[in-house]
Amino acid sequence: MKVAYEVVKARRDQLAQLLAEHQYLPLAEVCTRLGISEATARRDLTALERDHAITRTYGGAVGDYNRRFDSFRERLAQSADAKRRIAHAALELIKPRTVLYLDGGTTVHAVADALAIGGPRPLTVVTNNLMVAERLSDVDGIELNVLGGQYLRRQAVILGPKAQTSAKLWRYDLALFGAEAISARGLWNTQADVVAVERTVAKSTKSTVFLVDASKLGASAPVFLLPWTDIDKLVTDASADVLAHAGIVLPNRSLVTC
Amino acid sequence: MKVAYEVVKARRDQLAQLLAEHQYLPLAEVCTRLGISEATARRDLTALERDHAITRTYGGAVGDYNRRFDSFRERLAQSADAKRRIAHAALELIKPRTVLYLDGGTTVHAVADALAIGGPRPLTVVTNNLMVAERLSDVDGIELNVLGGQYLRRQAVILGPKAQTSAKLWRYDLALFGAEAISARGLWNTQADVVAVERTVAKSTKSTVFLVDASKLGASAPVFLLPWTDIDKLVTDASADVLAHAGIVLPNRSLVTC
DNA sequence: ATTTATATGATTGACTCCAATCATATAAAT
DNA sequence: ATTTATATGATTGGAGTCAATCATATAAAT
Repeated sequence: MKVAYEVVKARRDQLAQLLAEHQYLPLAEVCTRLGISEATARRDLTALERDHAITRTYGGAVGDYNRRFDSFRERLAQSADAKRRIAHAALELIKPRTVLYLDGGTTVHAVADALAIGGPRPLTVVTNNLMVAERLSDVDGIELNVLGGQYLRRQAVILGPKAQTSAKLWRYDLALFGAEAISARGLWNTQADVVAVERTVAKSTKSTVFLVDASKLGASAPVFLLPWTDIDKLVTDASADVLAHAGIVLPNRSLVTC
Repeated sequence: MKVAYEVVKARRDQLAQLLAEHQYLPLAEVCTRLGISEATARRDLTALERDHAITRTYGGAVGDYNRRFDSFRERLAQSADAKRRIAHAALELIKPRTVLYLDGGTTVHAVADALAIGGPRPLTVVTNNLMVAERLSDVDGIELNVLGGQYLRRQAVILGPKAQTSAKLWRYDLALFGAEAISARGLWNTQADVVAVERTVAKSTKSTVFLVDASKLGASAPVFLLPWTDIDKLVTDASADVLAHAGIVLPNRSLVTC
């Protein structure tokens, strides 16, 4: 029997809500919870999937509520091995009791991964990346802070003028940044507002360290970030020779190779 | 054929990672991605489920990576119906182009749920609750901002002195708060640092509105928040009679019942 | 009031998934 | 080197799931 449009809509909203809460529900559960037949449950699920509210699975469905950071995660997978090695090298630079800033990029996220498993404690960590925040929140010995500002879900980062203002609320001992490209002149990134926050942080940190994997050497990016003279260390998997060949020459104490 | 223990472990780690990235994977996909038979895939999945790394589903599995806000979600379920009705009443108070603050509590989260589906646009939303943030990020017509400060994963909120400072970066047209208890004297909450942020926001908003479901009437909470005279509106499912019986009398224009 | 559109539940045959069982290859132990 | 333990893939019967189809009841349109 036909039923009022609003009734259907309300039920589907409720179903989306249920899936958001339970993450996964088998079809039979959907039927009993909503008091509907399998046929209707299936139809509701396919409708919700068409609207990108859920993902169907064989025998049930999964809520999309939590599928954030998808594009960020894909980038995490790129050069994952190099990032891991760089991250472990970077861990050596972190002393207990430091106030540590972790940048929003994927390379720096690998440091968060490593820090979550173990490393110097206690630490005060500040970040503008919410994936980093969640990786390190609830880790014993780490006090986790986030910048305020506009939240951009795609990149899982907080940016904008308010983020710059809020970045000035802390004094950092050590800031770890990523970059999209490096050249003889210095470090580059793709987004102006990302660079704006990074520069603000760089101004109030005692030590500035960049983590850059070798794939960024040939790359190019539109926004200039910092000249080599402004950074304290570069951690990379590229050898000093390769760097020199690209016109990048750093004093020995500034280069950490892995 | 038996295979080295480490090989198995590495493969299962990879599988967990895969599920964290993809949220859901059907069994066949697991097989092809890892190059293993169904039987082994099943065995890997049951092993991972035993370790609480994933959740099995019929025909595949779901990653648990994102099951962080569980305790918050449980509280969301309490008086869910009343909260939904209150939220819809609160929606009426929001005009397009306002700068809206959304408090960290569960009742206010229901407003975010409602706003995500539809409501006045455009809006600038500021919140200290990361679940609210994620609900409303990437919604067309809503610019989403978060406070900076210490991130407490359990409650999914940002608190502390930095949060207060950062709250002052905005001028709010309307602030929606929740409270844990109400009495003749006013509104109460359980945590001092939550109240501290709420008071800071209350000082820089044109209009202060509280959303409180009837179950909070008999409740008690240790930290005093605000007297009734400091708020502009109370949205509740409790009737004026019941409120009066508890010694709470508000002018008509300040009370929204639903 | 009559017609049209559609939301629902039941049925069905094809398809998929699952747990149990078995044979086998190979790592680990002796 | 031999034995033991176990990780793997194949098979199979049983159970569960799916898409398609149909009849029906009722909301919405006329």
